[in-house]
Amino acid sequence: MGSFGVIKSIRAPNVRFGARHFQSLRLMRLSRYFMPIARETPKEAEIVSHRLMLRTGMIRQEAAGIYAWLPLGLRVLTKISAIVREEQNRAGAIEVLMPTIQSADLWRESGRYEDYGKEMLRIKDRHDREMLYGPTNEEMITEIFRAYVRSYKDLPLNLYHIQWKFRDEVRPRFGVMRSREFLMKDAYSFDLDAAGSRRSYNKMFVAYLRTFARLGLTAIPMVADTGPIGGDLSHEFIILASTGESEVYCHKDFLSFAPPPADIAFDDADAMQAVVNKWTSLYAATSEKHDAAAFGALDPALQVSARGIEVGHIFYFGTKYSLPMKAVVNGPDGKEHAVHMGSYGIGPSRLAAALIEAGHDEAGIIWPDAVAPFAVGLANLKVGDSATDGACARIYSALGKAGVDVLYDDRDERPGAKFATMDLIGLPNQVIVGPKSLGEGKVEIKNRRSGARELISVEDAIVRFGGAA
RNA sequence: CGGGGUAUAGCGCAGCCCGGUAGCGCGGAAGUUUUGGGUACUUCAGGUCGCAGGUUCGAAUCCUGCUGCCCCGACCA
Repeated sequence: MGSFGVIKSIRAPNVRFGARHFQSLRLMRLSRYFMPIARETPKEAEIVSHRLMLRTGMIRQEAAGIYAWLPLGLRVLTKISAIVREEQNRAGAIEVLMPTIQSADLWRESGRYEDYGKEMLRIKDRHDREMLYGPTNEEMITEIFRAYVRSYKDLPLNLYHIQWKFRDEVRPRFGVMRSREFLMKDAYSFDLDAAGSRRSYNKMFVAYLRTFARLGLTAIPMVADTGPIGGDLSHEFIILASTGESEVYCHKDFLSFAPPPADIAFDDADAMQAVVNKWTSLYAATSEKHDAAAFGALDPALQVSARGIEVGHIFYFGTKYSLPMKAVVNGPDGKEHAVHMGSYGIGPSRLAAALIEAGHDEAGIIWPDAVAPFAVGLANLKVGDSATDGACARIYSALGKAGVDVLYDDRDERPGAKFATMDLIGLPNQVIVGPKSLGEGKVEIKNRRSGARELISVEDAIVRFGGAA
């Protein structure tokens, strides 16, 4: 009872000072959270990321290829999106938000309403007008652009949004890895000519390298088919994972390339080109573009043949939309020019699954620090014991004040259940507070990825994870 | 869109062949026990047996139709 009061005293100030919203993003007591963990593996899940996302209560399937994101999953999705957003902004792209529902007329302008086929979900509104749930937004962004931009002086321009899309896949599968509804970041660049568009393309190329590196992933750009959108310059960014969906081939040196630094000059076209040149200088191809002879010419020790997951795709497609949709600007020559465009996609919802494919073991998920739903899992092995309750309260409060995301397992559960839960949900760091070690003034900290454990004092643990002693 | 499965408690499954009014494990609630790697036991709650027809005295079970979901392939961020 007394210990319960200690815990409550942490929450009380949050409410009193109106900081509950902020605090609740940082701190969560498991006994008050909504994290429906399943002990058994759901039968429909085939691949490991899907299984773990269902088991940890990150997502719930509502229909084939359509998922609700539950709190734990939403935290990951939000963190992924935040990193994507930061790197888009850094590269000079500007955020907008376009609707999910679009008018069929817009798509008739580009000719794609007829071409797109059954993957497009077509809807009629109450006035019998033809609408659709957007599978992508080239038409709409072109419409927005042409409504306002008249001069080459307003170029280059790159607008992006992060929005839900729908593609009525014949056979959705692998959970959010290949769902019908999915969250997508799409950037669209506008330039006066092909050379300008190439510069915009390069910036996104560099931004993507940074984005995936920050997510803890090694993503390799590979020459790609241009697909239904068309165009002649395109790269897929592929991460290597043993459970990947397709076969990929690349030069081993890619695995040790350093990503571009945060302070790289995005306005320096030469610097951008140099990065792109470096990352396209070695062999890398998906199975569709694979050249067995060229690959075979490499030193066998440098040949990497692996499974890969596509997590990003960038295209240059020139005037494919600007011509039919009349997105033109006046150039310095006084004449009208159809703008050259490119589009650049990253799927945060797919990335959540891809990150699990790339980071898990028998016990569960292993999140990279950057997107872990919480940075620290705090396990009280004996709830109700005044010593462990007090130590946990101290750690919980100190880390919360320091802005560290902490999930506090204050449930009245067996230690074994708490260890299993912590390992399953994959928080990078665990602080284990039990009567045994606390008797010597210590708590155990465990690194989820390495499995390394250490016995240190409560104050040292606080400092270790970013709090002030 | 072809091919193959499957649908019974929140989850995983048995029962169906051979019709007689539903069961097991996990999870949930209450309790005893245990207290550093999903503890053991007791009790309890929880089910329109996917939907609609049909056969039958009687259907989870047999027949017909429909739908959802999953897997393989083709397709795809």
